[in-house]
Amino acid sequence: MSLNDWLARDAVTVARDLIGARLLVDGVGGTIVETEAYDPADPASHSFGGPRPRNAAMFGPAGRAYVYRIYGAHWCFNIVCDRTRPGSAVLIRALEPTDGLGMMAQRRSTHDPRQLCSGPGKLCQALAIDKALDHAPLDAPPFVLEPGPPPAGVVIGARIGITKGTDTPWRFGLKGSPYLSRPFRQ
DNA sequence: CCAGTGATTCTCT
DNA sequence: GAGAATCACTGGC
Repeated sequence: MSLNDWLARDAVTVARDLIGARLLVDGVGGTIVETEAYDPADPASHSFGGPRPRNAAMFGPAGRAYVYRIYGAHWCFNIVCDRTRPGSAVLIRALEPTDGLGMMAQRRSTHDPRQLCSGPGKLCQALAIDKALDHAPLDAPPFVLEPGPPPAGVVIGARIGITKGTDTPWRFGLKGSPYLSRPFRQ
């Protein structure tokens, strides 16, 4: 099964299965510990309401990046999936940093490993992800994306920072990880 | 808790 | 085109 076929499944499944995967950009990155799923029928999703200039990547092929700017200050990185439901993607919210710690520390102006990639904007800064990588394929440089072994435990909860779709439990996290953007409620 | 930040999109003309 | 609202966040109180 190719990476693109693996990513082409539905957003919720991919979001769950990405926990424990390895993500690098130019050799800098780590293990994915937190994700959220979005799909075109979901009022919280950028793809809700159809294609727009900003969200064009969400309606393109599976296995590409969707990168957008938020609050005029930060980048957010998504992986486009489900080719049967265009507009499906998974937001990568946090990593456990493993590779290129020095580079990340420099970009983030902190050496605290818990502060390097514990949020969608933070990890984009640490990995130098910006608009230039919108639409970029995940199976080619500068990206490396490798699914990992099934994690010991995955916790599930409501997504963060949205005002619609707040009852949809499409946030996934590595159980007990100290690198989450925020704790999961019990 | 809350201010900063500016692109994006919507709703009128 | 102009004006306004919204925003999948972060860092500093």
